[in-house]
Amino acid sequence: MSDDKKIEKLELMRHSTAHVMAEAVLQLFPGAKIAIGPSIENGFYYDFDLPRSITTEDLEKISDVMREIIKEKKDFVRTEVSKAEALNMFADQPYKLELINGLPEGEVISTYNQGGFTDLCRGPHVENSGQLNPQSFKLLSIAGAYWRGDESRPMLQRIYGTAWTNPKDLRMHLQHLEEMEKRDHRKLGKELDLFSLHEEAGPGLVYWHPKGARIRLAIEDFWRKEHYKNGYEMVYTPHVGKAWLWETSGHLDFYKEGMFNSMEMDASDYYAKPMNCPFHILIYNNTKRSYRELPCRWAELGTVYRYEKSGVLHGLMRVRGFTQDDAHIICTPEQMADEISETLRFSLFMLRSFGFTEFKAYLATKPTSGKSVGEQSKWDAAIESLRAAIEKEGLEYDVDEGGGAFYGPKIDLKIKDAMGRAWQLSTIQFDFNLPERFKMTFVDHDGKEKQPYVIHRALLGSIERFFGVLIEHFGGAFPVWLSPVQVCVIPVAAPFDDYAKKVASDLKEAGLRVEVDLSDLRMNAKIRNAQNQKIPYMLIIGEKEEEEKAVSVRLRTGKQTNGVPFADFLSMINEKIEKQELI
RNA sequence: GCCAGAAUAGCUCAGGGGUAGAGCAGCUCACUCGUAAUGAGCAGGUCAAGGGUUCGAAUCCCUUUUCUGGCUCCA
Repeated sequence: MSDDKKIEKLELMRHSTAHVMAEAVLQLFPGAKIAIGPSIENGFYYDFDLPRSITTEDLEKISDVMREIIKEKKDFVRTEVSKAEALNMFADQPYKLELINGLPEGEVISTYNQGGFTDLCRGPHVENSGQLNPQSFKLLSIAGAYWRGDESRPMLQRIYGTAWTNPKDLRMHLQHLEEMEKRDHRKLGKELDLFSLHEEAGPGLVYWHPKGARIRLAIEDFWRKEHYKNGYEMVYTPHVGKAWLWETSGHLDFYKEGMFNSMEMDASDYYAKPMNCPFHILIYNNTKRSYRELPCRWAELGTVYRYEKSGVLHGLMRVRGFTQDDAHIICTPEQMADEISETLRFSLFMLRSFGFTEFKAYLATKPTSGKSVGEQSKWDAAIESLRAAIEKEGLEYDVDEGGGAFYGPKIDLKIKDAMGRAWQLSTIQFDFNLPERFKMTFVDHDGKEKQPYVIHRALLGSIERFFGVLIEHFGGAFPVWLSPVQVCVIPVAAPFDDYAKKVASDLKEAGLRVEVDLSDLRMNAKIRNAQNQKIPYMLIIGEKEEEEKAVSVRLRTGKQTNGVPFADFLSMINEKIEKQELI
C-alpha cells in the first residue's frame, strides 16, 4: 500500500473511531448533545455537551463500551437524506441542526449509521466497525472547546483519542509521546538549570540562569556575527515610549489589548513596547535620507512586552516578555525584490546552522475582507517578490489567500524539529502602514521625495521560543558549540585534583566553557552527574594521564578514547566548535 | 479570558479530619576510589495564599493566585 493510501485508511479509521466514541458516550450519557468529531493528526476527537464534567475514570468506561461496539462488527451505512429529513432526524440535537441549517442549498446531506448510532456526516468511513481494532486506540485527554471555536458560544467537552491500524503502532505512538514528555523544555530547563519563571514576580516572564545565559550568548554571538557579515547594522532602542509613538504607529488603535497598561510620568502616558518597529523608524526619520543610503538593514535583539491571555502562557513558547531577533529593512522599490530574496536565504542559513533541515513556507496575501492599507500595485509587487524568493529557494509552500495582515503580505517559515513537530520561527513581512503613518521618505535620483518600502523580519522569531524549540530539538544534548558546559574534567581521585585543575584552566584559557569536578564523590558518580547534565566531553584524569600529559575522553554517548594527548583534544574540540558541528 | 484538573521539603513524589513522610539534592564526618549513584549522621515544611465548617483542617467547603491539558484541524 502506498503511503498516501495508508494515510487515507488511517483517517477513515480515526474518523470512524470518533463515531464509535460518540455512540459510547451517548450510551453512557443518554441525552448528551453531540457536536463534531473529525479525524486529526494521529487521532480524532469528538465534542459533546454533557450534563456533568467528564473524568478520567469515564474515559475507561467509554473505552470499554467502544470495544464492545467494535466487536459487534456493525456496518457503517451511508444514507442520503433531504434537508427536511435531516432536520427531523436530528430534531433533538441542536448542534447538528445548526450544522444542517448552515449547509449551502443543494448540498448533498448524508448520514452514517452503525447500528445504535446515526451521525450527520460527509464520510467516508470504514465499511464495518470490525475493521477497527479494539486494542489499537486510546482515549487520551479531556478538554474544553468552544462550539465552532467561538469564545462567545457554549463551551463543550472534547475527548481526544489516538487510533492506529494495529496495537504495535499504538504502542509506538504512545512511546513517542513519552519521549516528547522527556524532551519537554520545561522539564529539561529545570533539570539542566537553564531558566525559570516566577509566579510571584509575574507570569510569562523568563529568568535566564547562568547555563541558559551561556547558550543564549552563544546564539547571540553567532547571530550578530552573521548579521554584520550580511550587511546589517545593530541598533539599540528604549523599552518604553510615550503614547504619541503608539498613536502614530497605530498600535493604540489596533493592538491595545496586546499591550501592557500605560504608566504615567510627568503627565504623559508611557507604554512598554510590544514591537520594535516605531523606534527603528524614528532612527530613520532622524535625518533626511538619500537613495544612496538605502537599503538600511537595522537589526536589534529587542525585548518586547505583550499581554497574552493567562490561559495561553506556556513555558518559553508563549510568554509575556521576549526578545525578538528583529530587523527592519528600509529600501527603494527597485531594491525590494533582491532584499526579500536575500532575507529568505539568510533565514534558511540561520535555521540550518542550528540543525533544522525541513522547512515549509506560508505565503499570506492581501486580506479579502475588511480594511487594508497600501495601493494594490504595491501589494502585487510585494507578493510577487515573496513568491519569487520562495521559488528561488525551492521551498515547498502554501498560499494563505487573504491571510496577510492589513498592513502587508508576509512569508512565515515553519521548521520541523527532531520530533517531527512544526514550529513557526521566521517571518518576513511587508509594512505599508508605518511608512505612511510616520511619513517616511527618501530623496531619489530625480531629487524627488519618495516613500521607501519597510520590511519587517525575524529569523529565529523570539530568542525565548527559539531556545525552547532548541532544547526540545536536541533533547537537552546541545551540540558542543552551544553547550553551556563543553567539557567536564573529572579526576579519578583527589591526588589528581591538581592536574585536573591545570587541564581545566588550560582549556578555559583556550576559550572553552569548562567545569572541573573536585567534589569528594566517587568518579562513577561524577561521570553520572556529567552524563545527566548532557555535557558533551568528560575528561577523566588519573595517574596515567598525568604522566603522559594526556586526557581520557568520554563522550556523553558513552564512547571513550583513552590517552589522548592534551593538544590533540584541544584542537579536535576547537575544530568542532569552529565548524559548529551538530553532534 | 473560558472549560477541566493540579499545587505537600530545592527536585521527584507518597499520605489524607487527631504530632508532616520517603528518595534524591544540601550540610557534617569517614572512605581516596579508573568510565552512569561509597557509607553514616544532620538539617530541611504556615502542606500555594486568604476565608469558612469543626473540639481539632495539610485533608472538607468558598475565594484568589499560579501551573497543566485544551479552546487551530469544521458534519
